[in-house]
Amino acid sequence: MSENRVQMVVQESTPTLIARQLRRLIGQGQLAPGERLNEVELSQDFGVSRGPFREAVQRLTQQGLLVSIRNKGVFVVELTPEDVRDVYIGRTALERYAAELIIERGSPAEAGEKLLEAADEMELAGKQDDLDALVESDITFHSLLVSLANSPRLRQMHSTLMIETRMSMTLEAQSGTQIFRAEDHRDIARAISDKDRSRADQLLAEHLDYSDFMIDSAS
Amino acid sequence: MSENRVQMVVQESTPTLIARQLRRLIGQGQLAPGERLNEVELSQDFGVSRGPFREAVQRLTQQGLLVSIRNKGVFVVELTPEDVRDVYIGRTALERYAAELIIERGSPAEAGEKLLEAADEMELAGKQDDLDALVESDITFHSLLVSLANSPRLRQMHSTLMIETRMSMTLEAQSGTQIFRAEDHRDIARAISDKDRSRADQLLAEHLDYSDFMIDSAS
DNA sequence: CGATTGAATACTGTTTACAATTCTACGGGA
DNA sequence: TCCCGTAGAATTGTAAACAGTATTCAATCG
Repeated sequence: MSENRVQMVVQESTPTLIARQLRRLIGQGQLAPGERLNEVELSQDFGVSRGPFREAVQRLTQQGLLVSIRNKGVFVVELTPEDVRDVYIGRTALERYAAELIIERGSPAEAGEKLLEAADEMELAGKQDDLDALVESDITFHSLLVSLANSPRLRQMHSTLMIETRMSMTLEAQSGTQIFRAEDHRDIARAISDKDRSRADQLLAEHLDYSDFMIDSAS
Repeated sequence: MSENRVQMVVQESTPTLIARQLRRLIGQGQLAPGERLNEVELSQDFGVSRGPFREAVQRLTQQGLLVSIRNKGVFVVELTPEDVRDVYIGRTALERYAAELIIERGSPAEAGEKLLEAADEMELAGKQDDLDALVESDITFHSLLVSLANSPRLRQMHSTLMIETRMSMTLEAQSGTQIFRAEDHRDIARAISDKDRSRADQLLAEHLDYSDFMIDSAS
């Protein structure tokens, strides 16, 4: 047996690579909600045939980012207000427990440090009125929070929800109804540093309470 | 436009149907952990060509139930003790918040009723020493709990975790280290009926604490 | 006898071809 | 003018063919 000096090449599958790009396109709104994905056109763009492309599509369909209608095609999901509410429900479940895990089984001091940095970044974006950076840093903060809990499944589930969050933010950006609260992030980071579980829990619950910051566009 | 008296026929895609069967096979252990899925063989069993089958495989891969290694094939995931711990972390996040949602925004009385029935079923299976029924009723209880929270995303995320739970239980069944606590379920149901949020929360946390009931098979 | 090379085989990854369905646009008729 | 109905095009769903990689096993060499 040869020694461990070389690293095994990890070859990601073509569908995985395509799926990643599709997620990015959807998250950034370059594939708009409701839009149909033309298989021949897109697969040509990616430089592959329809087979691998269709396999990638199945991955996003499983995630709920695409919706497939038989013989009609696949469409970028259109998030209803109900859906957005549900996304925040999912995030609340995951992020609150992530904070608890960090405090009780992780490294709350280090974690709080990193989270504060992320909060600073958001504050900066806010002062510069950079909406894109604001969205990005908001997502970064929450993703970091979950990552710091060190649970692959929490992170995986959360990542899908964050793509949907980004989608809903892109929508809101058009109507200018976005709300960011950088101070919240700072408070959350501090509560984690302080190992104050119930405070972190409550802050996150409030921060993610959809009804709290959405003047519902009634259906 | 015609009236709403008829229901649109929902034609599920072939990959969806195949994926569902594969999940069942994996959950029941008929596709064993670590086993390689032979594309030609299995697609013939399903009566389709490799294309639709491969698309189905991508769905399970996205869920983490299959692991793909390039040019080697796809394998049923092998859950390490670490993985099982992580599954329970995920479940804890989801189920605790599900209970909270039921109590604070749902119908705790009705929910408690249904959960009690499910707990009874498990008690019965326990008295009859029916291990399969015990596993099944355990999963039914927890799935019901999440379903009653009325959140599609909570339910979807949870369903994947429950397949993994079933896998780990099938493993444990061989070593006879399974532990079921029917009384826990009854207590949880009652706490929900009583709208006692903090008690339901704590009971679920304890019930799902992996370290609590697993004498770790050290790595 | 053990290790190694190489051909044959089996399987996965991808492309291409075919079938079936849906969409579009044009034309006829009331 | 409006409403169908139909022919053609476009698109999806499926199957088959092709290409490349890994596995197996026997033969060869040290």
